[in-house]
Amino acid sequence: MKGKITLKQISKELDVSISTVSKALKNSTEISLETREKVQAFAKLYNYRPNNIALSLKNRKTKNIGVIIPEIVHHFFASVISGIEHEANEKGYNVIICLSTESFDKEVINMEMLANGSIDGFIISLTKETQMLKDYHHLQEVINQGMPLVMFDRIVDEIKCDKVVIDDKKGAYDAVTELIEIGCKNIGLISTVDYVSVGRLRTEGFLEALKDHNISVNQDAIIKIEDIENCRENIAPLFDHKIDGIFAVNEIFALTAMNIARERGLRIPEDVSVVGFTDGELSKYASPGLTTVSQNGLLIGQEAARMLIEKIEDESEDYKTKIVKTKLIVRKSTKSRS
Amino acid sequence: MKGKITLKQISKELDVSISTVSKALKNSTEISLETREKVQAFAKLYNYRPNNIALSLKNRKTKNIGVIIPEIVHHFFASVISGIEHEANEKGYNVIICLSTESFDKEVINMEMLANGSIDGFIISLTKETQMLKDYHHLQEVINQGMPLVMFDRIVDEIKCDKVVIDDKKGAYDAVTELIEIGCKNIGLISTVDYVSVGRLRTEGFLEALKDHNISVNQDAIIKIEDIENCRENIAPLFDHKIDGIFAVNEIFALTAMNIARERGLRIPEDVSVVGFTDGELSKYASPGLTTVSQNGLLIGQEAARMLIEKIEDESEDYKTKIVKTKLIVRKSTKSRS
DNA sequence: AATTTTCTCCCAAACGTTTTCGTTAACAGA
DNA sequence: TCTGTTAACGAAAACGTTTGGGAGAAAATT
Repeated sequence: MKGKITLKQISKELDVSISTVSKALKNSTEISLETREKVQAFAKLYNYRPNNIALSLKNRKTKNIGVIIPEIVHHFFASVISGIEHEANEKGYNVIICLSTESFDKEVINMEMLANGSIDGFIISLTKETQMLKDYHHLQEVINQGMPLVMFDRIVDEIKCDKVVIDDKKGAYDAVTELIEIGCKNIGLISTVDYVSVGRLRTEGFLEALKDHNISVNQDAIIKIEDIENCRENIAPLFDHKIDGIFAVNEIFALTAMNIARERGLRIPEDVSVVGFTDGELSKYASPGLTTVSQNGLLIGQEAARMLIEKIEDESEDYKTKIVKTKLIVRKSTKSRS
Repeated sequence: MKGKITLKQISKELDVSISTVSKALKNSTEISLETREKVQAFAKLYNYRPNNIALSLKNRKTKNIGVIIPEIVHHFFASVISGIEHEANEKGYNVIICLSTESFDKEVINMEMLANGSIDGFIISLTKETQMLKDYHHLQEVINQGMPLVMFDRIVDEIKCDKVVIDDKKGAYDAVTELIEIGCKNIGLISTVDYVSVGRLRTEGFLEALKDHNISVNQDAIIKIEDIENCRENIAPLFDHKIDGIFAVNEIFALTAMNIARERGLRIPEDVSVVGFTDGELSKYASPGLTTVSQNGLLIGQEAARMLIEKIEDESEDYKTKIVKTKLIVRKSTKSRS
């Protein structure tokens, strides 16, 4: 019993036309009850299922959505995928995933591959390189082709499309405000380079929080890191200043800072309070647990998928930007409020 | 400029037949140079790309591979996906991901969806439920249909197909041997319930290591956990016994144990040495760093994709099982060798 | 001049569906 | 007997490709 059975084979076997088989399977009253039952029984016996590719070609709908992300071994992106997949699955869509591995070229190539009929719409988070180069022609192209596109997290204002983001600035502002309110006077920042949109926004939130509380900024206590792999060396100098609080824009920076601090004999949170960003596994299982700004990846993914599918099915023309709320999750890496 | 341009449109525009356009674009010498150049220029101008769906239908090859995993917010699975994606991408394949979320029914439904022509082959890791129910009809069905299938990690002997696994038993054996050799006398085990294949195998490795070193087994120091969410309550009783070593079958169990130990005033590794399984982010950034058995997810994914694509393209009939080596990564959660 | 070869090019089938529009035959009404 | 209606089914087009087999005309051979 090799290969799937087709309408044609059934029609030949039962000595009726292909169209009769198709209609019979749809239980059309156009076909006599007798024939219908015969066809349906046969189809069931051979476990007939319509071929998706043929359907896609006919309907010009693939029921696939394409997702392009820089990386997947990454708690945030993985949870976004999870959210996308759940929403998509519920609506009868499949998810095709391409990894750009932070390379502009791969991002472009992947988009072009998928844009040639494989999918009905895109969900994408840009690579750092794309954000640096500011080259968005590939995005504009698919939009021009009439293919819906939703961007999340690493977005870009120049492109008009649906977007899902968290309020990075406010998340950072809240985190830093917490540090200030528990009594920190010298707060360090560990961020990414500025062309990464989320890094820039979180830095802005950091600065604004300090300003609003009349705390002057110590430029030496602001570290911007390009390469996450050897962030240790970049972070270490921070402890040459006498700081009592650290805001890091991701979990790894935060934990690395905590580890260095401990090695230098500083206690957490008594001597230094630390707040991170992204509530992943690391924050939860670190010791002490890391106080962190939670960005609900699952929800972001769900929203993105929902917006995309709506665009695919309704073709409406207005572009929305959905802002998913962040929440400060207080654990033991920050002093408790007195 | 909406929608993609087709051969038909080009042919109409240039007043030649569709087949002439197709052949001209393939630079067939059958077509006069003049016509070829005209067609190619036009195609380039309008950025013509063949429609993947039409190609799939024609060639009866989708160049898609389907991956079904229980969960994606999970370091190991995410890295397997990453490995699959890289290998697939290199060979010109796309990856369609479905999450079974540990549900047998979703696994079956997803397989049926994809099996109807959407993909050329499967890579799958079974849900716990499937392993418990021992119902593999959906797997056998796709195999009978002639669709290649590769299983990884959570596999099953009853199904004949290509497989990629790590040597769970040996990994566990090595880990426990390390504990014994650094002087642990009372070693506890934190495992999963037995129907999960990897949990069972790692438990076997644990037992065998003890036996080979003539250490008797204390059944009370063996904990089998069903639900990872509230593993804390299950693990806590372990410390009612005087243990000096712990082998946990995953990172979370290990870290949870470490946290509980610390709360009870036990020092790590001085009082208790802990070894985990899976070298994820948690192990790396925990403090102290967790000694762990590394299972190279990336490599597993690559191997699985490689085997699958070979089956897709060569249709050979022999089934192999590839065993990817584990490696014990020693960090600070275990005493150093004296 | 008649035949064959060569060069261009095009038709049509095929992949597996769905759906519109016939077509045929039986039967009723006039 | 003729027209109209209805039930049951089938042919064909369409989605966008690729490709084997022609076809027509010019060039070359006999």
